[in-house]
Amino acid sequence: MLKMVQRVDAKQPAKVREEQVLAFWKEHDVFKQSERQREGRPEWVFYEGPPTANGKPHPGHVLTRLFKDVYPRYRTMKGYHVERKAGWDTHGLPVEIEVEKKFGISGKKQIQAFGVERFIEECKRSVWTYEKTWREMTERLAYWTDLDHPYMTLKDEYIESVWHILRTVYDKGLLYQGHRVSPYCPHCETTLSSHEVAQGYANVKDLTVTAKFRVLDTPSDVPTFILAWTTTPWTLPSNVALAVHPDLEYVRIHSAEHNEDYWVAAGLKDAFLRDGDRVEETKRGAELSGMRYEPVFPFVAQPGKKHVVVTSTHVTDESGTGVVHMAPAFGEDDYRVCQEHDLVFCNFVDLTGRFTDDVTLFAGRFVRDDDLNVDIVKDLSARGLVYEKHRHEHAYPHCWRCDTGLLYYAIDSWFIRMTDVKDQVIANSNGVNWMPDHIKEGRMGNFLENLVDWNLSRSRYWGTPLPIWVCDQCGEQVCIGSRQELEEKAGKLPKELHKPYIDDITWECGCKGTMRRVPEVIDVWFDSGSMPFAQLHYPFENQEAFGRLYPADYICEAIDQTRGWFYSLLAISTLMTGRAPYKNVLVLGHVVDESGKKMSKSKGNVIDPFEAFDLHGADALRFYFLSNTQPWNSQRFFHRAVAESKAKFVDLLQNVHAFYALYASIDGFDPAAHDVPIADRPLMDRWILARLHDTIQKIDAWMEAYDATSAARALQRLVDDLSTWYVRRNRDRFWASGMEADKAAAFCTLYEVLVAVAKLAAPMTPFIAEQIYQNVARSADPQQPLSVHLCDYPKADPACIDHTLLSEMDEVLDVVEAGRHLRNETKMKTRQPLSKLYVSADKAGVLEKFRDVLCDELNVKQLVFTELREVAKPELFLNLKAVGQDYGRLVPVLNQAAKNATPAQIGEFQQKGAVYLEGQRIGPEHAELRYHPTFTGMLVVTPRGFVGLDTALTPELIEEGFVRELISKMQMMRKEVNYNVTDKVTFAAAGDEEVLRVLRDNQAEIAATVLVESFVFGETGGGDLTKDWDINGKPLTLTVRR
RNA sequence: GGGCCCAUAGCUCAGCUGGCUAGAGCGCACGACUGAUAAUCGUGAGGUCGGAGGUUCGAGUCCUCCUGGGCCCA
Repeated sequence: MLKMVQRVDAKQPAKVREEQVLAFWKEHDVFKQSERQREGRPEWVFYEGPPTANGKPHPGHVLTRLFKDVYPRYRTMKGYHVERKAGWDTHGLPVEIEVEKKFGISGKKQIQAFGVERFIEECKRSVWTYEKTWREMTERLAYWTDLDHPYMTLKDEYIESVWHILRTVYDKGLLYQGHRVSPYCPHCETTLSSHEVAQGYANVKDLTVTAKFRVLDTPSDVPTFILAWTTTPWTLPSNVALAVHPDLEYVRIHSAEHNEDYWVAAGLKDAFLRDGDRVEETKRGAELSGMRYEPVFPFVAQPGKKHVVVTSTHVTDESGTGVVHMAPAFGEDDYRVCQEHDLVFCNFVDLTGRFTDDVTLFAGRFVRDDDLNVDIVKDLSARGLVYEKHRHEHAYPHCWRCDTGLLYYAIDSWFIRMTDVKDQVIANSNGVNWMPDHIKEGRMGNFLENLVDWNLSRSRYWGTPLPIWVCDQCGEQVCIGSRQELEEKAGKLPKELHKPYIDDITWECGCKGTMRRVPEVIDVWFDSGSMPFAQLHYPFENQEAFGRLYPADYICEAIDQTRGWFYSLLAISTLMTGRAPYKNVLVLGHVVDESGKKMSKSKGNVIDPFEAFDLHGADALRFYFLSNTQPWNSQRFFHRAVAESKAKFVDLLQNVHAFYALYASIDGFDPAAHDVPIADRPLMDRWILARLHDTIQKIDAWMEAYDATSAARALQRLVDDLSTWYVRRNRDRFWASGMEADKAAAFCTLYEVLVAVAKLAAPMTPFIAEQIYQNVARSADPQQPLSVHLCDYPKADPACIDHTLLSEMDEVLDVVEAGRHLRNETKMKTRQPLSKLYVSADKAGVLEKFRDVLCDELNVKQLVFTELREVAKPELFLNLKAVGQDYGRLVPVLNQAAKNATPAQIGEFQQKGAVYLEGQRIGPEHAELRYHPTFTGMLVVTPRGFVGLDTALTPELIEEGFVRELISKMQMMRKEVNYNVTDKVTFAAAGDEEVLRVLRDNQAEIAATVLVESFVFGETGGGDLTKDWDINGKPLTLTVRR
């Protein structure tokens, strides 16, 4: 028993359709089947970049998840095996902050008081706040990914794999401890991320000082000083060097007033030159390098290189003196420059922001206290070391939690020596197909050129613990690479590998000291970048799977992941295998609002993805993002735009489906029962099949090349042609009676095109593709795969792609367009049949075959191929405005001459583009040739030929026009009362005698077309509907009943 | 402050290595069609291609600077 094709409600809301399809997928476990079905086939590897589930999904996530879905679906249909494992990023400071907010606590001290164990448990819980919402969004969008078996960075197995990676890096000697200067809150005793710093800038008035550093080894007796300006006087006790730019000019100014010399940048000298002063000497910064000076404070006592001038390109002559005072612990540049020049390191400020005992004079005082800075400047001043001081207002970062001024502060940190493998990382990146390709040289390339060592550690709580244990006595250090190794050392394992449990694991060192873990956790980017290994708990399990699933063929994230996930994957993979972890990377732009502004909660312009799903459906949303623009451009997202996509593609396709379903169900059409060879089908069928197969070929190539945008646009054009030309032109073939060969051919053709379109669309708009496939294909042949997503992607049949036919149809459409234009211009509505359409004779070869199509579409009796000169005569038509401007009062004379132009004169204009009339040159700017038909009607001349419409009416044509008009009105009434298309009806008619005569005379034809059983004349009223009509200016009343 | 991307019709976008009069869809106006009909077809109006220079016989396209938007990083 054949399951029949079902009629389709073209107005069924997308939401209803999509929920039905989702239920179908769930019932038959179609997603898992699509994976299982391809087991053993070549792998096509996709990696999921893990989102965090402690925030709501944003429209941008819809875009990302869409592009994470389209290509895996396509590749699955192409016969590849694609594993689609979900993942969650779970660690990190944002999670801790959410918990802090929830419990109204802040900073390390309060976390300690709260209890680290409790805090960690709360973090663990907080991670899943929006997991359900994310799951709903993912499923509703039809992003197929295995959410039931995701990788999670907080799992012990995952952490263990990360440890293994760290151990490998450690064994290579690339993991080391150093300092990192970070924004640091001395009150909360924690470093802040740049994001946090950015929210806490405030204007403050700080005491600033231009200090005098006395140069040693001067040839003359005049005291010579280098001047340096600082906004943080408290860093001066830690000064170890002065930095100048190697290529800038510096001058030595002699101060007449003080009889002292000062070195400053030449570009700033005007601020230091007083009356009577003079420039004694000019030197490049590089020449000052190595110059020794006397420290302004005696506290930096340790041996080593110190108190010399060094060069650094970060110095500018835009403010201060062009000389920068260097305190290695209190500035990122300072730290780097001091390292580069091998200067001593000192940090005289403790973790609470107070001077250590090293600074005897100010020990214990808080460095950001204004009083302290005043005292420091006073002390310097007393010793004659202040050139100038003033209050300076500037933006200074403050802690967003407690409002304390931040310090840039050197914290002990662990680093991975990425600089050692920089060349390899760059080479690996260059081997990747970055999309768009400017990422390779641009954003990623620039970033890699300036690669610095990876600051791995965070002095926080919620993260993968750094698996390094150090002896508190002898400093012995081990890096643990597995749980087994830890158990062997410590004799036990913690409850889980998180703080605080992991910190209870200690053991005795060979020296009888205690091995304790360092307190830090690691950067969350290291977690996610480890996923190719850790998602499989490699190397502890799944060695075989890892061989199969590494590297990835394809990953996809937004552009902000360049220095995030894209980098962390690349870095870790390079360290572990020496290879790039991915071959193709699609880098997405951001989703912005209607006016191009970023969507953010604070602006309140975020569109809820679920609202869009409900309003337009996921298919419409998907198709919008696919077809709107290339995905690396940022794109605007608003309801009206999505609605347009729905109308242009989803609804149009659904209309064609509904059309097919209507007639296929009426006729009980069974495609298996008809085998009409394509060669035997009418031109129109062969044409749409040529369009189909040509499009298949193009779409397949584009999808293969990760260009779903071009593919989607091509599919849209195909569906448009299918609906607005093929179906529209062939409607009557579907309602012919019986099932003659021509009708069968039409059904077979539309069947084949619809099924192929469903498959082509499956990766893009999976819901409507499924619905069409089920109703059209599966209902006809249940032996076909259960779901469109279990099918093979369509293959183009080159034999079907008749390029000649495709270009011929373009010519047909040109003529049709011209004909419609003429109908418009002549105000001859299409329902009025006309006698002749004239077309250039040289088109006969192409158009003869389409005679019926053209006559029917334009409602003419004859198509006449002829020469232009047979049906029109050329006239020289002046542009009076242009002629007037050039020849003024000659206009009437010239106009008359143009009207009387001889064929020879017209020929000359035609040939040369200009002709002399009345002795004046008439060029192309003055005139154009117009062709006047020599028949009754109108004519258009285009570069490709001409088309003419004969509008002369005969009584027969007029009568036929009435018949068409009557048929049209009756059909409208049938429609209005909503009869079935197969119902037989009775019409009663009264009104104008002439119209009634036409009706009587043409009863048979009208009855056959409108399915009328009988006509009644004179007795209107009653029935199901009665209407008064204007039939070409004559009144008629019609009543219809079944 | 640095790097990268983007800017073409009222809106959303095409426009390949420079080459005919810069295109499409939507929207708008007018008209047509009407057994798919909340669909469809045609015509029209609408552009200093963000601005200013430059290279060239020729620039939306290449170069420089500027403006605005976005992202990343200081």
